[in-house]
Amino acid sequence: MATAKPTSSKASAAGGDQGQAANLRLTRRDHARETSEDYAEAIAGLIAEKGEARVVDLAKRLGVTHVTVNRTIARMQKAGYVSTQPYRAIFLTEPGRALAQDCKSRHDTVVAFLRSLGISEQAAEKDAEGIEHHVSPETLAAFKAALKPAGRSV
Amino acid sequence: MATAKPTSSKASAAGGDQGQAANLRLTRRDHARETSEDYAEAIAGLIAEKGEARVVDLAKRLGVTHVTVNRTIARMQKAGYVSTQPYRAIFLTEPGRALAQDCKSRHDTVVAFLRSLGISEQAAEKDAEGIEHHVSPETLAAFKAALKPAGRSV
DNA sequence: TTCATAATGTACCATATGCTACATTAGGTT
DNA sequence: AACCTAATGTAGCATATGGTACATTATGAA
Ligand SMILES: [Mn+2]
Ligand SMILES: [Mn+2]
Ligand SMILES: [Mn+2]
Ligand SMILES: [Mn+2]
Repeated sequence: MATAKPTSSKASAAGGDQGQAANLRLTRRDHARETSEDYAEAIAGLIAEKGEARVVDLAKRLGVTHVTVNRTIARMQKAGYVSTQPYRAIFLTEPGRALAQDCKSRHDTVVAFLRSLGISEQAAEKDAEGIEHHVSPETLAAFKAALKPAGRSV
Repeated sequence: MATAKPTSSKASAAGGDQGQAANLRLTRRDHARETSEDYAEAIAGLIAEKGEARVVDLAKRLGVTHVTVNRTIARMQKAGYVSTQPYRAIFLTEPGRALAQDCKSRHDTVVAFLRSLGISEQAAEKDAEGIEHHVSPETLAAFKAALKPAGRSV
């Protein structure tokens, strides 16, 4: 009876486990990008603020040890997001810059949106740090749309 | 010059790296709970729907293999969230039930809030799967508040 | 130029989370 | 009762991410 089920109309409602499993898979994929996104954003920020991004500064900003930064940077270099040489500063490649910009844009939008709901700056910044990696283009657009008419009441 | 900086007034704005590092640490802590939360919610759902939660059903719903489910359940049992015996079904302990309820409540609120912004059911369910683990009590309250007066226009 | 120190790198360890392949068990069928 | 199959468990592998301890390098001060 539960064998050959015809493609149901409401995928996520009737699909049951399939839809839920797909969503969780996508969320896990988002998490896989999360580290690179936060690092790229931090590197871009350091370059903008101090002229260059050093391992120590990244470690301070990211709240991890320099060892963790080192290994992650190695992964990101292999992935083509950064370029660096032993004992030198860390640079973003073109894809890396794009990742950083995209992530910062999302970050700022999420923060602005939460703030517009009356959420405190502390909570908004903290929650955004996680939420920013889970907003689809559709949701991001909705956040931006909700922000536009923010000066007046409907 | 950047050595002995007096405690700045606006912690997150002037605190610079310290605040950012703290936020990222909190987000990593959220991620550590994420797996248990999703599992607890899935177990509660299966018990409600089918009377019991079996490893195979969890694997299907979570989109992973039964091996991964097994190991995670072992961790959750050690943590006191579930109780199970070899070849038997999986039960939620009292803390496990609380975790499941709390998570489902958050999940539903996030989905409802996103839907209220005009986001599609598919996108709302998908994004909520990630966002649900990153909403502070303050943000959750704001979402609920924004939902209450949803029937009429302001 | 030498040297002290901070920055960087490396070796090794731990946990969480995925997987495939194979072993074992439970439960219904014959 | 014997057996087949699905469910469950286990061994072993991989990657990502976090750490401590120690080695090496770069750099400014003396
Ligand atoms: Mn982040
Ligand atoms: Mn960010
Ligand atoms: Mn989730
Ligand atoms: Mn997340």
